[in-house]
Amino acid sequence: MAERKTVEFSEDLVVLADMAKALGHPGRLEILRILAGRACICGDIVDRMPLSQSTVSQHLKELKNVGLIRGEIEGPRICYCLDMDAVVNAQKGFVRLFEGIALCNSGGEINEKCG
Amino acid sequence: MAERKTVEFSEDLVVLADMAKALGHPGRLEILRILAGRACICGDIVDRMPLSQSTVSQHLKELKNVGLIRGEIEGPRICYCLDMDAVVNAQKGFVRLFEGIALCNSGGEINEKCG
DNA sequence: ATCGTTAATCGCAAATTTACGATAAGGAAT
DNA sequence: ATTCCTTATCGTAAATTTGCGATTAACGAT
Repeated sequence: MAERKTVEFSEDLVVLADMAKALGHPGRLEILRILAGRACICGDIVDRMPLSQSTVSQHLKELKNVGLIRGEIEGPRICYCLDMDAVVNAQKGFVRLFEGIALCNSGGEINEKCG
Repeated sequence: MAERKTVEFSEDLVVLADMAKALGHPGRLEILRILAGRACICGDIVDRMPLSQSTVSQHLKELKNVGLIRGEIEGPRICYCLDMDAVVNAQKGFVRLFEGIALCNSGGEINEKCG
């Protein structure tokens, strides 16, 4: 057990949930914030984070896995940067999510029943 | 180890990360989608989900913990509904996150360096 | 060829998450 | 009082996540 039953849910939900999960750690949000300022050498990111090199490397990997960042080899080091296409796409996903919620609730019906 | 080092990060990031984590499961997104349609008896939610009653109950608890939903006792059953204030607040958090990222990148500086 | 630097990966430990069935707790109805 | 229905909680199991130190791999420089 404990295996995620992702199969049972629509692909849209699974994709958005994966993205949300990637954002679900303050360290990873901090990395995105750092990279929003400018593209960065891995070591610079580590220096600014209260986590060890190996742990930061893992977080970078997860952000890479959902496509939010890319790493490019630059001599002996790696330059990380945001993938703005992916960021905008993720943004759209969340906008749609919240818009969908807000739309269905515009009638104020819920507050009557449960508020 | 493995304890989350939330203390080391700014409160804003921790709060947003907690919210993202709550959204980081397709089942919980599905619950929000269901409740966006209308307030719902717990049993009705369970009926629409490919998960057991106890598992759904746990997911409801997590959504309650971050404040996105509320449950109100209604005789022998519980009526769940979105807390629209919390939803809007969460939405604002994500909007700020993505706006912050987009703003810093408006110069196109990143694409030159890493893209 | 060797050395130093950089970052990914390995190995491990602990905590958390996911999931389920079983049980408990609460109210409604008989 | 007993029974039924509903939902939360408990107990358990497995997977995943988080974190670190140590090692490895890859590159530049000497």
